[in-house]
Amino acid sequence: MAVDPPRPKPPPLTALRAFEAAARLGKFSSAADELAVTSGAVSQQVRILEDWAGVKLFDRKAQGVVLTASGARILPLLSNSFDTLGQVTQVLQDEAGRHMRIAALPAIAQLWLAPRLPALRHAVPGREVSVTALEQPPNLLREPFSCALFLLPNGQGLSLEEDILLPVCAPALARSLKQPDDLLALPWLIDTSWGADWQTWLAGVGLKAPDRPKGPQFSLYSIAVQEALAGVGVLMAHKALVQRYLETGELVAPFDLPVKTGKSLALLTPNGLTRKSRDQLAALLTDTAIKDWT
Amino acid sequence: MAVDPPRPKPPPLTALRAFEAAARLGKFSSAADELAVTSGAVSQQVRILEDWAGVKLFDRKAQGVVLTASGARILPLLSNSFDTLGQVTQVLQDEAGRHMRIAALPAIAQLWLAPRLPALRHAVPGREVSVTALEQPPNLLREPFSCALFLLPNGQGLSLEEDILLPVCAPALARSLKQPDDLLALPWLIDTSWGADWQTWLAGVGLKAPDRPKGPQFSLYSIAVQEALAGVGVLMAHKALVQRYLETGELVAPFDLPVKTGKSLALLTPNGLTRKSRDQLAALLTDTAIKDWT
DNA sequence: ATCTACCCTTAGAAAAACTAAAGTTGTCTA
DNA sequence: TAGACAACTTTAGTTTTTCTAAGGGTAGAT
Repeated sequence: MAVDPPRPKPPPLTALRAFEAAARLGKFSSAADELAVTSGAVSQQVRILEDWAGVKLFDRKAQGVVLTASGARILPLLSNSFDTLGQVTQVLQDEAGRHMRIAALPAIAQLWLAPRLPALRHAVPGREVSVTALEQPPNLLREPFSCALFLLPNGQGLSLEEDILLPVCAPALARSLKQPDDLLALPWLIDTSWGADWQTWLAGVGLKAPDRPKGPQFSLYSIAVQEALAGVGVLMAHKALVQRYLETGELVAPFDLPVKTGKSLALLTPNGLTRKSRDQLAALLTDTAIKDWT
Repeated sequence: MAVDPPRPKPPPLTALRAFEAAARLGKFSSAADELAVTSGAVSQQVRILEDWAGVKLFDRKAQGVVLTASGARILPLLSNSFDTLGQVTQVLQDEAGRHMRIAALPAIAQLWLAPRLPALRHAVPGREVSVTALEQPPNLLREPFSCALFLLPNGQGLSLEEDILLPVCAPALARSLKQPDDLLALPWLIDTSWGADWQTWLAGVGLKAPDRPKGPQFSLYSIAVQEALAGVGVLMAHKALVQRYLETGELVAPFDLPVKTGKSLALLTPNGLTRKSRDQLAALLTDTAIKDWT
């Protein structure tokens, strides 16, 4: 009998993380997204964990995977564990105190946040401010962001500005518009991920929507804004995002018919942050007060 | 501004594990032991974590390392997290249900457990029983052992047998011994990690210890036992470990002067185990009852 | 009948982790 | 006051792990 024998191998941590994500999200592909790897990698990691444990954790079906009983049993423990690990990350970020990481919807990052960055940088001297554009709000329990800016249903997060839809266009184009119906005849600038905006607005002002929206489509809202500036067509604007063009007159709203969407441009912050510093941060972003922030 | 930008890297899990062990144990070298790697590896991992976080976690002194305030702040969270991860391991082991892993002191493994293994294997058919010899009891919250057998101060774990010291030797040698004093003249068989046994016993029976123990030293207790069987000298026996040789008469105790050490051969089990199955396991090992065990 | 949205597998490439050995630095010892 | 010691660090090179890319398979949807 060996005296310094092989000890049982510790659990493969990466595999646990991959499994946790896959189990929580229900799909290997979503987990792969979250972890920023390919789905093949997730598939392998899950298999590694299964081999290590000697237990099947997922049943593979052609249309997806479903957790086995064993898998379901360990998921809560694992999630708990990785949440706590996320806390560690938060604390460390805080200790380091050098970075201020902001996550935001691409459109918000470019149209709303970018103009405010100089003031923000000025308000937190010595801290590097970085912006990450994401389609979905990150899990702030897990990921080391200082805050996140997204368009969320009212009540979620701290509302900074209500989301209001309003058709806008270049001043030259506006001169041809006499009544709201005239909008139907112009090209619509449509953002693919906000395709329902026109319908929402038309319904809100009581106009009948044509069967199909017509006009150029853009996967980036800010490109649609550029096109609107160039006079290509009418953009269904989220007011908060085009405010500054309305102020400079580069864009105009031919009709004063705002429609609320029930959402807001909202600020999300990690749990660890005090209410006070969250409010400070909000004030900073909305320009109502600019002073030092920790 | 990139749309699918570099997200902040997730924390390096291996580095977190290394740091947790180092911080908990206070030494890189101990952490290295626990993780079964070299201390250089721990040193590197800690540095990786520090670089990732941008925070110093240890102050390096020539005589060792001390946690910084930042390090101390994250340690509880981390320990918590890895404890939970340990639970996961336990559950998975349990689900797999194929292994019964026993950790034991080498001497206990060889002298006490080995003879009981056939009965144990018979009692848990279909489960593979494996034995790992360790100098120190493992952390059962973390490591996937089903149970552990160590010599522990009374009160720790479930006591199976009290630890009793008693000098023993081969029958031939015993014939030359008339009184306890005669022991001082014979070669002593000494286990290096239990070097104090002779002193403990001599003090217990009221004899004066010679300045220095004399006799061959062994790093493995079981080798000392072999030598005793061969008649090389007198062994200070832990009664539980040589019981069977006393029963067969291969070894004899020339004087009936047992001395209690205040320790016991004790059974440690993971927290998750019910009291009932722990007692069953204990019964199984002490031969008082052998039935199926889960 | 073809798409599409899943997941799997494999080979090879890239990255991470580890070891071994030599180096550094205070402390303790003779 | 030199030497031994017990820590940790560093570095080069090796081993192991993890990832990607590309090709496949299956069932449900169009």
